Amino acid sequence: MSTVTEDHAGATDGEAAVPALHLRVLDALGEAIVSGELAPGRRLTLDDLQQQYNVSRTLARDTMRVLESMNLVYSRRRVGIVVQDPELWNVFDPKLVRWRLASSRRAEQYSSLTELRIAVEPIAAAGAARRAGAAERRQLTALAAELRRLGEAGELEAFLKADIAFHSLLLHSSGNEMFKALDGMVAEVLSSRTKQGLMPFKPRPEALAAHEAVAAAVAGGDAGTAEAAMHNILDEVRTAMGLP
Amino acid sequence: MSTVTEDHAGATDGEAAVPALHLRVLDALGEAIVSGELAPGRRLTLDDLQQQYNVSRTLARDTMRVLESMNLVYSRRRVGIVVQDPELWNVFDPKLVRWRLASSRRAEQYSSLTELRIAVEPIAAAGAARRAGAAERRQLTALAAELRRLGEAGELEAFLKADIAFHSLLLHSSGNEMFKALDGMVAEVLSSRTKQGLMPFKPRPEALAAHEAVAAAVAGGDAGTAEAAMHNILDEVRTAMGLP
DNA sequence: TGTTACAAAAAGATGCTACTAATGGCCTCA
DNA sequence: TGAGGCCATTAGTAGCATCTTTTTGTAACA
Repeated sequence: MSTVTEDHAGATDGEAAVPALHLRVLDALGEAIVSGELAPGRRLTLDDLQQQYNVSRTLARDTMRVLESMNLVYSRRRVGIVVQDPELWNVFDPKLVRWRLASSRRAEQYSSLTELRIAVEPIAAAGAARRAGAAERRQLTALAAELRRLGEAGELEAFLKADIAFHSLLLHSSGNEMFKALDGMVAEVLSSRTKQGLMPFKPRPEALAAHEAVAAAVAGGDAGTAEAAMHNILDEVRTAMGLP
Repeated sequence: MSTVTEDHAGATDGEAAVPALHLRVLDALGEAIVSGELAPGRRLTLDDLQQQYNVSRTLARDTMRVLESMNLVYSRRRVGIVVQDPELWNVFDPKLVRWRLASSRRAEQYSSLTELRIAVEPIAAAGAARRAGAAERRQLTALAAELRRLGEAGELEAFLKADIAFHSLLLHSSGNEMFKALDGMVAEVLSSRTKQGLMPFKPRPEALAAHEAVAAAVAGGDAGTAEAAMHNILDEVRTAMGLP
């Protein structure tokens, strides 16, 4: 019965705990669908899943149910499990985003996410200017200052971390729980931008100034200015990514 | 064993097909969590679910897995199933949105969704101006004209339908699959606005003109104008909803 | 007496197998 | 062309073995 014993199971700190079997099957199937390996309309049966991943019917069912709840597949009697048209997928599900970022269609997913950022972040900045708490306003200002320090020092790694913290805090301060839920995706986009070398070696001074402007406007409760300043940040992102 | 036989099972047209059992359990549990009836931190066991909803262990598990994939709960050995903090919920999952709209926190969900519309739709309009197909551009213009006709005639019901079609088509023409996925939510917000009587008896002429302006700008491929015109539409929505 | 250390027990999810019931697609036949 | 029947395949039930983590009990120790 295989009794996995995943080799690297020696993680002393319980850190890299082996993910539960059903999650591994879920990821494998999700990635297969998202990558197009299992094309829309493709029909599977639970038996197929059992054999393909060598798991019990229970796990095959579990996986199928989760995939169904994400609208990646639907399941009907006598037919089996059918891969849905991508139009119907719950593309906001973080798992799906992760799979798409791991697939060959990575670039598409990135540009969608970037466009989403361009839409959401200015409004989130305006919301933060109206609704952020005192501590959040202070922290945002501090982060903007740190961004300048790290940026001028050329410490890209630390800069990225602070940048993620800045944008994430802003989304969280917006008071809109749907915006908050986008923090992981923004972090993903930001770190990929650095990793892919799309980031200048030193952040442009305009970008640093724009972050400070956002922080100042939020701190001062000036929603319009915060929105405009965030727009400036994203304009730079847009051009850096070659979007129109 | 209750053998439900849902009374109204006589739906000749197969129209009101009784939803599958696991979906009913899922909805019931989801609503209980979202409404706060099952508060964050609350611990359940599969046995509890089996008894509470009188279903087998398999169904209890299925439901739990789906809820877990939405981050509404997590499940750990020896602990049970624990309701997650709302901060961690996948608030973009349409099921969750539906449950929240059905709960007493409806108003909160509406204002979040409206703010999301305010963020996304102008950028979607700009995207449509750049990327829409010829047929979509034509259809959008036609819908704007129909909106004027229906609006001036005071046919609110038909107006709502056309309005939903307009905004939905725009999102679909944007070429961003994440924007497309928001069509259901926009439809929900629009129809609720009409149902709640938040809509003027006759749409304001400015609104009609703004829709025409969006359609014209998209048809003409003028992204900036499309974005600005969509902004005008949403400014009206914003004030109608009493948002800042 | 109070505190740490370790072993045993228990609770509850994880995962498996094996079954019955229902249903919808497809084929046959009139 | 429509009705009826077959059967593949999910929907749903039942029960069991296993594995993990928490709790608890007990002993050693300060």
